[in-house]
Amino acid sequence: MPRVQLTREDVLDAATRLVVQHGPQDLTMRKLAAELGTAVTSIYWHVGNRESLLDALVERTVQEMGALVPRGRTPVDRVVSVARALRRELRARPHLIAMVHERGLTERMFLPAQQALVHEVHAAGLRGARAAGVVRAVQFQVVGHVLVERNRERSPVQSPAEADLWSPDLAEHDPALARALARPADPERVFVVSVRALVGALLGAAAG
Amino acid sequence: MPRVQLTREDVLDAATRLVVQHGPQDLTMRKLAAELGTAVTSIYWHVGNRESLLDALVERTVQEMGALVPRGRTPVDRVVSVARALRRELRARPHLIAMVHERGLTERMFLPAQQALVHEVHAAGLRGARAAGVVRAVQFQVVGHVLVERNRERSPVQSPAEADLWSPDLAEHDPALARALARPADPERVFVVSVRALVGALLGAAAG
DNA sequence: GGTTCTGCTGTAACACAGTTACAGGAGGAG
DNA sequence: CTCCTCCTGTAACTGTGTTACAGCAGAACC
Repeated sequence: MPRVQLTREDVLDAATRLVVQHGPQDLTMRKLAAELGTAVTSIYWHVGNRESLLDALVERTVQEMGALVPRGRTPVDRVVSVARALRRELRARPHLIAMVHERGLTERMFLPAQQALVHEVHAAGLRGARAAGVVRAVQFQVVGHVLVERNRERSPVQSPAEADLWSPDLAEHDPALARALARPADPERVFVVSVRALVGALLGAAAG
Repeated sequence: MPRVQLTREDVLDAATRLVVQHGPQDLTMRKLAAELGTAVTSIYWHVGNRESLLDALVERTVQEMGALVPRGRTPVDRVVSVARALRRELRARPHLIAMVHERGLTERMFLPAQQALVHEVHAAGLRGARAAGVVRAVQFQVVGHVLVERNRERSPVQSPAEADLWSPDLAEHDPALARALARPADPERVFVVSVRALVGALLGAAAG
């Protein structure tokens, strides 16, 4: 049989496949070797060890998060568009994103977005430390929101459900509020509202 | 020798100690048994298995996050005080918080804070779905910020550092901005600024 | 051609993980 | 004294990451 060379890329591809499907805890060196039709030691020769392998996957993910094209007329619109694009990318690879988070690289993954933010804040007329503060605030909010959202998606039974906590006391005072909190949140909506409010406040405060 | 009864609480205490010191990956059933001077099977008898044990630790952590006393005069001040208190609690147990996050229970851990938020938003005169929206927005922001901050703390070398990305292009246009972004962010400051801006915008928009 | 050297693969083992079948011991209930 | 329930310990099973070591293929060199 023709000796097919196994490359580092092959290993990473197969590992990515396994992780994307069932999460990193399901990626074992032996399974990976079986998937590739080779022996465990070959894996080790190519990627060092399991930890390096996962690091490489994370690195890849971070790289892929590169190109971002802001759209919209006003700075606020453009910031929101960047944020929404990120959100879409992240939702496509939840396991990998969790790994990025576990390695403390979430921030780095968002650096391209940070550059876009700097551009927009600058365009809005902010300068110096004040501009930096706004960039940081927005970045924290966007990154944070994505983390929260991912958390919510994985959240199990939600017991006690949010609803249970409001019914007794609040339902009489403000049934509409109770009902609204009982409904599952629409993350996209919360997201857009928050970003708009924050950016509007911080940019507006400088302009006015 | 006097037969000292091992209780489930003892097991949880010892496990908490190990996790707080070196993280969950360092908590093995045998180490835990050794720590307690007992056999592995006793651990299993008391807590079922490793996963249940970790679940119990997380559960405990969530419970301990209970009592929160808002301070301040204005609703904004009171919301900020709650958020800061949470932040302090979380920073004391990073490993446990990470475990809460991994289990998707971060939101549930923040439910007491959510109740406080509802109270303040109500006090500010907001009602119904609109109030719910504000609560959600603030909650997402606070939770998200804490996750980001924890992420930053664990972040390794930060290569490429944020500074490297700004120096070439931006340093000439706006050196103050470049310098500000090169400095490490003060999370507390970013936090307070953001919460104030967001809450101010959302509550003010309703009042005005 | 023969030899050697590099790059890669496979065999078989190691230590350690979670887990459990099974055999008890301690101490109260009858 | 016996039984029964709660709890503990011994020793094993499987599966994990990892590696020492022996090889194979093919290029390079003499």
